[in-house]
Amino acid sequence: MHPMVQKTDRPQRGRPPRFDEGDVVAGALIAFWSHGYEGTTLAELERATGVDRSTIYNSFGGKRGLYDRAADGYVSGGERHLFSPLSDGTAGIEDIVEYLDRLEAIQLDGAMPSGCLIINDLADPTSREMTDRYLHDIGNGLSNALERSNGVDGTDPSANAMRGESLLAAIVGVNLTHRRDPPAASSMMNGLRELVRSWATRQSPSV
Amino acid sequence: MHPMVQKTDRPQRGRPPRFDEGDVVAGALIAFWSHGYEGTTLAELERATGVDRSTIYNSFGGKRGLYDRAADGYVSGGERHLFSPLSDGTAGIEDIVEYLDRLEAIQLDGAMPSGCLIINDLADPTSREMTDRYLHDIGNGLSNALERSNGVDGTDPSANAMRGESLLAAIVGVNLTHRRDPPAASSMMNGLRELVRSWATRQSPSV
DNA sequence: GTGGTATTGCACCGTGCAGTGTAGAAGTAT
DNA sequence: ATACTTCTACACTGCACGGTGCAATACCAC
Repeated sequence: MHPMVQKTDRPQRGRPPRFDEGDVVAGALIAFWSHGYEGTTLAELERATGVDRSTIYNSFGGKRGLYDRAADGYVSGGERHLFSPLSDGTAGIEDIVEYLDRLEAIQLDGAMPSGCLIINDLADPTSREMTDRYLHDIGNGLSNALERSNGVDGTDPSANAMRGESLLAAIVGVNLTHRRDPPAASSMMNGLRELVRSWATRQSPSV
Repeated sequence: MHPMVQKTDRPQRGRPPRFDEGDVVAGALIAFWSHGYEGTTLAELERATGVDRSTIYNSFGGKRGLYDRAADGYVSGGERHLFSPLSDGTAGIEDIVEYLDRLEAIQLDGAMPSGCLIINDLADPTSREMTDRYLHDIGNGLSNALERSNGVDGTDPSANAMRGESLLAAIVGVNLTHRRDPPAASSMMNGLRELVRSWATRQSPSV
């Protein structure tokens, strides 16, 4: 159905594409990331990808197909690096701090749009499945990091659940706030980082 | 400009309105609360208010005017009760817990739409001003409650800022999650409540 | 009743949108 | 060169939306 399947095995027939597949998907990612799925018009996609809408429909499965490819790349690409402290770390609480640091670094990088592609579109019901999986992964990563920290930092194991849930809520909140009001999101992120660090000490923070 | 100014001082002239002003605004509130400003169509507003679009434009300042009136009523009505523990409370940390309880009670009340009208539309730039004021008020209320608790609960004053910012982020996250996935929001709320309660004890939760 | 005024219902307009149809351009294989 | 295949540009369709115009209506004051 989509002509792009099995493009490289046969010698080559017909007119070769003028577009670079990676460039098109990368351009679309920026657009979707900036304005969300519904908020991105075909005209904007044409501008961002340098390709006509007919090409989007003939070679990328239309607006939806292009979004899925962009989101896939987003999750399995940059987001994997972002996640690595949670998935591969061994430092417990500090893994979470590192995750927060990377999250903020992405947000402060002016070359990329605000917030997180997936969380920005949290309310969009058409991406429900992907969003569920994404949030579930973050929650799991946080839980694992909290469990790794049990005891070693003076951390209380019984508090893992409440901390994980609260953190997940706060991370969603920070992401969505960043799109609207970056300085406010920065304050939130600082508070959050401090809070997480405070979990690594057995006594109440200072008093 | 809007005919509704000064309606009751002169005896009455012309055809009397068939609609009840309060009913129209109340119906519109449900619609906007459910689908957001942009997501609510005029057709949906006609259905929810029982009034023709011409009436909406002739008597309520159009879609925007109706939204503003609905949002005003929302903030100064139900939301004031929700806020009272933060604005009028004296119990410190427990005031915050009470606020969270009320927030959850609203969310669990099936008669009302999910989440918070204002926060649901967080991303909408046309309501920027109102949203800023609203979030600012919540932040202030949380700060005040945290300051009230200084010392009396064993609470550490120097931790107020990080706790206030983290809470605000988490509350935004919970509200937006509730629209998408109520059970997940419930888990978050439970975690959050426990976390806040743990701030009232000098020692680390249990260990 | 008559005149004046505000509300109502309905048709309508322009716009912006996602998606399609098609004619021609740009290549390859023989 | 010719046939064949794929890609591209552009015009176009159908639709949903916010908003307006207008004739009909319902009420009041006199």
